[in-house]
Amino acid sequence: MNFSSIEEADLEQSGFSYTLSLISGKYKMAILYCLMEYKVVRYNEIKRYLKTISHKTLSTVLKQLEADGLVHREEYPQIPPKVEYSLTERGKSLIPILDSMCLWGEKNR
Amino acid sequence: MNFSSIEEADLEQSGFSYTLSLISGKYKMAILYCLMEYKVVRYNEIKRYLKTISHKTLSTVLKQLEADGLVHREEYPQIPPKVEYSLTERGKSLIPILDSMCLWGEKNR
DNA sequence: CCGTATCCTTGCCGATACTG
DNA sequence: CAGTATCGGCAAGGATACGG
Repeated sequence: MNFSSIEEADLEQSGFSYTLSLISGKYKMAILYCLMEYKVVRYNEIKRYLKTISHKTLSTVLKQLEADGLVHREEYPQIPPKVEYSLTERGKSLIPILDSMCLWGEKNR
Repeated sequence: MNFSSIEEADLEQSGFSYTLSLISGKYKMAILYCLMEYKVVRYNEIKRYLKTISHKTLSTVLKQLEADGLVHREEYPQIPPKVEYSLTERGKSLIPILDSMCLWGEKNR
């Protein structure tokens, strides 16, 4: 995006706002990092790693990440149920941006 | 940040969350881009460029950006008043990250 | 011209309880 | 085990009016 697009187009249409909508929120990035680190993770494992997240929030956020194509959900039809989450290629391509944000934040805070 | 810090520390303390808190919000990035493009800009100029932003929101966000050290505010004590905003060095150092987010969003949306 | 004050709506997120 | 349902609190952001 360059500035001319701010003048002419709606902000909602910029690439920045789109990217921001995918990663902003209290837990999204932590979940992405969790999946990056452990590759394939079950629902309750994620919940344990994040510690403070509620069922409702984790459930909601995972569905958003899945809908946004960043996370893959694999369900095994068995009892008790088993569901595994992992990053898609699209999700992995976002990691360098998350890293640069971490780095900037640690240097400049 | 690496994953071990997710396990051991609070999310609130990560560099990512800090960076995110500086740039998330509906208009922050647009203001930063506006300042990047035009260098020194008056209050009402910013308001015109952003079009849909309200007085209250612009005022609030500018104060946050100033408090976070990303934006410099120069006030000229005259009537009618004149105030100019510009990026600090710290603010400029954030631009590459904003750019990469724009780029990713445009490629992947 | 450059804001503040007030009121209001909306959406995120947590707590808790329940289900296949 | 892996969720959904319901309720409620809190903060961001918009509309409008007023002030130095």
